[in-house]
Amino acid sequence: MSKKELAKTYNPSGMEDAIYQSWMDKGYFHAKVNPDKKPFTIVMPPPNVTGQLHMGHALDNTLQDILIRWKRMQGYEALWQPGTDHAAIATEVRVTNMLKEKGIDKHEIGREKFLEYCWDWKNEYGSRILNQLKKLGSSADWERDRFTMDEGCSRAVETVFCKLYEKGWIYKGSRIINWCPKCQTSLSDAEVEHEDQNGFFWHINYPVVGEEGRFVEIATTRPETMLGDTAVAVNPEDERYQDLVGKTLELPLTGRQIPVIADAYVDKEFGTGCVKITPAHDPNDFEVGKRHGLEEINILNDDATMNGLCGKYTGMDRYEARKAIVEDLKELGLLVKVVPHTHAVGTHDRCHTTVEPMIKPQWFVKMDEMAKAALDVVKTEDLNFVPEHFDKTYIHWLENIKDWCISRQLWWGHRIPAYYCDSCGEVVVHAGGAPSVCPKCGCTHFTQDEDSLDTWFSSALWPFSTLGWPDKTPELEYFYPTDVLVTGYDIIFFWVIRMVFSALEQTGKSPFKYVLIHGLVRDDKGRKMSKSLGNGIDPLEIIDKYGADALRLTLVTGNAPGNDMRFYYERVENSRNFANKIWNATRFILMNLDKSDVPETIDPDMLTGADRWILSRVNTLAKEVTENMDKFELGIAVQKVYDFLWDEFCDWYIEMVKPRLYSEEDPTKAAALWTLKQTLVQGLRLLHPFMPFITEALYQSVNDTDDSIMVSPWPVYKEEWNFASEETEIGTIKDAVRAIRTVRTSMNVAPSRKAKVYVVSQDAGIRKIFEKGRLFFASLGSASEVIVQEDKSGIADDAVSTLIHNASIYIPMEELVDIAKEIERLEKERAKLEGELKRSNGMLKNERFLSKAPAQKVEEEKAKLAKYQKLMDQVTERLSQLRK
RNA sequence: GGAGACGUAGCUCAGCUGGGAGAGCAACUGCUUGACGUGUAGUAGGUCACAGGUUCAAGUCCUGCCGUCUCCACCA
Repeated sequence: MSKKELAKTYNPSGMEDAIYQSWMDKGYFHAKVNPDKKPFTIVMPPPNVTGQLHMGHALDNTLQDILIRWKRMQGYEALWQPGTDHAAIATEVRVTNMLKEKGIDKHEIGREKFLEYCWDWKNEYGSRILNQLKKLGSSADWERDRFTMDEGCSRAVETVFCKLYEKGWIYKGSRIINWCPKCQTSLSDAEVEHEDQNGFFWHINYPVVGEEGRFVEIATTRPETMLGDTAVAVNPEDERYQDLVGKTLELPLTGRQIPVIADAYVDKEFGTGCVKITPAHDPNDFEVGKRHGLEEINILNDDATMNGLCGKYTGMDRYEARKAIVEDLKELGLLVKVVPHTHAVGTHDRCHTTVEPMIKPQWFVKMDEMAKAALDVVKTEDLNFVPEHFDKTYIHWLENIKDWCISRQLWWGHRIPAYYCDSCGEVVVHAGGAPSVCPKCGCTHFTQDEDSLDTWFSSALWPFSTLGWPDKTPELEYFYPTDVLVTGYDIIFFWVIRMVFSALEQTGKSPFKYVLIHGLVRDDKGRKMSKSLGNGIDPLEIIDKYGADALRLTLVTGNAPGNDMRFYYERVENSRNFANKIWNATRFILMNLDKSDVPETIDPDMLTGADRWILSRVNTLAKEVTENMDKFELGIAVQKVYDFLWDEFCDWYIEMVKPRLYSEEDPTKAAALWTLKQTLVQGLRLLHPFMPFITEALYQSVNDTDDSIMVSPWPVYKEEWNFASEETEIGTIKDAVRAIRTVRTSMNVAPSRKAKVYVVSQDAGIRKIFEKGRLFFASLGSASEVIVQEDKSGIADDAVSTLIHNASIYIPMEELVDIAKEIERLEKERAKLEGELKRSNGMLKNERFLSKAPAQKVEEEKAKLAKYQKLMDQVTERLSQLRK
């Protein structure tokens, strides 16, 4: 008797947590340096500490867990390195809001106190998302859990910062950057999204000094910035304005005078061909200003209100000021016209506030050299994208990369390790706290830079900082570089690229060999799941209702790398149904195992054709699944396991074997039981990476053991279990069974009624196969009697109903219930055959086909033609009989 | 403006290196046979967007075209 009993229906709730706990207890997730094994490493994209599990995480981590579990079973020392990200701005905003609700102002309590609240927040919510990942079945090495702001990662950050600074690749400079007026911090280019917005083109006249009544007409989408204009530019080749260059204009509303300059940046064709230049508030104008030595006049406060230089507009919000300025220009008669115009506006990707270009002293990473190195690894294939075409996105971004603005005016994050000498102002970049003495003046008092680092600066180091870098730890030596990175295409720019160039620079190696890109999980209408739409589906609810296995299967089936997918409840139900199916198959096998003993090993001679067939199939399956896993085609891999278990194993093999199991004296009963168990176990192993919980439960039940499937060996293709002839044989028999079923339905033979079946063929080989298949016809085709006969005439003499494999399968006349229906069916068959004959004949008359196609193909076609011809004769004959 | 992806059964999508058009769901017709109705047997439904080309042979490769979507981009 089996110790492990299975419930009548599959019910994942409760079961999954217990199984997960047992894995944890046994320490199976923990990977150690092991010289006897090859390492396989994946670093988990660290979720935000304050985050909540969403479908994107569920998909991302399911894929990773599949790969890790698979490699672990293959005998690799598989490390899945987990951890969380401090998520600088996201967390800071949440903590700030939380404090605001309590009536606490961030700036009143100050930096240190604020950081205490942040850490409290992190400690309270930091493990929440990790626990949610556990519900999913993630087999990450939790003992190695890391945090981007823990001691080791912070040390890595400071080390990298110092090294790059010494190299001159990190510098501080006053440059134009993206400023979020709401979050009050600088942003990198990657954090700015461009949205098309409907706006206007305001055409404004600037009077030419000294020439009464002459104006230069400029066009702008942002009139308020004119207060910061320091020139008007025209194209040097523009004939219209040749004489203007060098002249002076009066800037309306300010009384300032600004020059007209010539710069090739101006497009003659666009607008009026005259561009107002505002170096302090536009990246292009900034460049123009640099070229012409123009003054940079900042007219905005950090919150995007007009600053003290704006006269009567001081204190107004930028949009209020815009209105007021347009009104005033209109009154002065300087507003020429207003034209509707849509243009791209930069917004902050987190809060969607319109970003304001501003000149601010910020820290930058020089990108040219490191970008070059990152481009090379793709070319040398040390780094490969799956699917491949994503390398184009990667290359394009790197080829157009600008220096990376890494400083943020935030408190939560790694504070920039730059110190300013209190007496002489010397900048000292120093890891591990303030330097002791100023190298310039000997002073011992320093003030640290107030800014912190872009959150991606630390996550860029994740693949090696988590393994102990900058120390040369055994883990780093053994597990690094990692094998695969699994992530969505939406963070190639933010994260993947930055990891690659950081790793190349610091470790000299690409951080991973493959980047497996997946798409977005969308709702059933194809929309992005988002908080604002409220169309998000909570993975935890799905797990509660259908189980983690069902969720995982849903996420991975039919999902090709890089493609988005839609989430349907129907698909989850189907996954759950599959779980129930294999649950019950196992239950059925267990019931039979309970009744009799199964030998540990089997005498190969005792195996029947059906046994050898299914064993061969599961053997081949192992090969196919492995091949697809190797190519990261996880969707195809799991589809194959699914089809095998449901269709071949459950619907065919188990049904084939039932008569043997129910018989007391069948000598092959033990072989059947052995094969059932053997095949099931192999199938469960192949399924385990995808559906870890249920496979574990079933594996332990059928083996009556506490040993875990997750550390059992991955099935390997073995030539001695390849039975090609049985595969063809059973294939033929399956076709015959289907044929009988079809005949029965079309003849309206009641399912309860056993029918007499004739198999007639000229082919002795086929007759032999059908002799062997007798039993299956009886049980699977509800045949009362099966008669296999030699077909001497070439045409069956009775009700020819279906024709397959050079044989006629029929149920005699007396079983016929509806002759009209039979005629109708045969007419259809005849039409089909006519088509086939036409096609086959055509091909065989095609000289080019005959001369150029492989000989084997031609032979096959000839055989087909002969077969069709013969079948046609039979159908015709039969029809004429029936019509009588 | 540049780049990429997609367009296959009513719906959602597979189809890898060219040779048989597929799955799930939905629909229709049956089935209380001793694992499972979260099941089972069967049926119907497609000019593989369109037009050319390469090839003995194209959903599969090439070109063009129509449509959908995404990403990147400083046109004031």
